[in-house]
Amino acid sequence: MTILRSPRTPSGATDRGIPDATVARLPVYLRALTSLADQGVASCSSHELSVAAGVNPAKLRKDLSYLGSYGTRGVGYEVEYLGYQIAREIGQTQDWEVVIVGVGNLGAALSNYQGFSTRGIRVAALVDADEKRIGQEIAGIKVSALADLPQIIDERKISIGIIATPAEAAQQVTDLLVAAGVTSILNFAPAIVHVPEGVDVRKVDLSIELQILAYHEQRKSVAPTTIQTAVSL
Amino acid sequence: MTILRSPRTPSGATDRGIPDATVARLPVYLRALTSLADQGVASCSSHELSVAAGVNPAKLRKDLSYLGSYGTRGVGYEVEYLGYQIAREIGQTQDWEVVIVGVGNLGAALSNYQGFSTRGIRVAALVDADEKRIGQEIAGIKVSALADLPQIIDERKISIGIIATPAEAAQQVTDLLVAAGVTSILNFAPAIVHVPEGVDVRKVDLSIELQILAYHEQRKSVAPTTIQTAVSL
DNA sequence: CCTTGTGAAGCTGTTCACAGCC
DNA sequence: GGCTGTGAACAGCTTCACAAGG
Repeated sequence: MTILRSPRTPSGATDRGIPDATVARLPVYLRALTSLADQGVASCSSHELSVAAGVNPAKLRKDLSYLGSYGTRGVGYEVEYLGYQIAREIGQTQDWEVVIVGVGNLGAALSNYQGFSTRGIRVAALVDADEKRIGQEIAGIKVSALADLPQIIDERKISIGIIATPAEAAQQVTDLLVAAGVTSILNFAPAIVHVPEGVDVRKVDLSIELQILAYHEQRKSVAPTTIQTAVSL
Repeated sequence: MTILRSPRTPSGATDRGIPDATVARLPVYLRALTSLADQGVASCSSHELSVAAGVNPAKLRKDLSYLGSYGTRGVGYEVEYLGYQIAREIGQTQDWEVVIVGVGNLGAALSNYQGFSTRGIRVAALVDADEKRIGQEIAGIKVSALADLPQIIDERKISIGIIATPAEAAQQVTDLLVAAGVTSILNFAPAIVHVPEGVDVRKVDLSIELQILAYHEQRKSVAPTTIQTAVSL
């Protein structure tokens, strides 16, 4: 016996809800709308918004169509209203408390990062394995011991954890977070971590981003020759 | 007159070369291979490597097939040999010098990041607009003035720039980098930057990663109810 | 008119399943 | 026998182009 997932609804979304690619862009649209609102713009077309968000206007409209019909044909979108609808959809009407594990250079920078608070993200706790760091204050938060992690997560009902440890510690920290009840992890450590079903992991890998750019750089320096060869045939 | 792109070559790659999705995973495979080599493993199957890299084995084999046939049927892959082939393909046999613009918390953390050097990335220069930071040493590198950016890029033949400034400065810094000859940019500022054709931009947005996780968290907490409702009808 | 919302087409990426080869 | 390499099927994402509607 197998549970079948309906392949795709008539609108194009699957029964999992909004497509992943769209979810990843909604925060970008929200930021663009907030910026427009700050400039005193009350309404805008899909074209204007798409320029601010750096996407194709058709893609923007398709993305917004998954949320509902919040525009007016012939006119455009009301900036504040659309912003509220997106914020509601992505859960930004509430605050999300996160714990950062590992307060080395990167962890400390994340703790001090100003961009989180306006996006509904609050760094609620800092944890480290290093004795020398425990008890220190970073961004006004006292660093706790790794052993206190379960209690912190339980008391503060934290469901999102950030891993900013060395690669060697990443899997162990992941297991601790998951055991304590965390169901979403943002992993900055350059290591693949394995999690049980139901837990989401996103990975940000600084070296890999640069390696991808380096690949394209390499191609740029050899490509002209290739094209010339093709043309001269 | 229009230049037509061949839709798909027999192998599945387009005439642009290796698919983007594959390029993004090659550094992950390389890291997994390096790790295996450090453990003294001389050869491995696509299955073993796929576990280490956190992907499906069929996907791994398909990805590797774009590079050539570097495995042995019935046996697997020689770790060191395959590692070298991937390194060559992604340009990691040479060092890439990068400039970091903005040495606040994040820029400083990136400057000190240990993971770059082993991946062929060398932080060659640091630049900031703030008078108070110019002349300071971070990770053994003196911070230069923004005005010196063109000279630094020209002298050191830098083609990759990292933006770690506040959002407001991102577009201006981008324009400076591009004017000075940079053709690849890694943007950590929470802003969309526009670049001329031929320049690659990758964006790492810390808030957005967490917002995406928050969206899925929100769904996790409401999904069971939805299912129950559906069932009880 | 204008711009949204959306079927449909086209493209990219993933997975399957098996032929090919050691 | 076992594992790689790969065509083919499938799924998801993007883009087009136009109907719908202010």
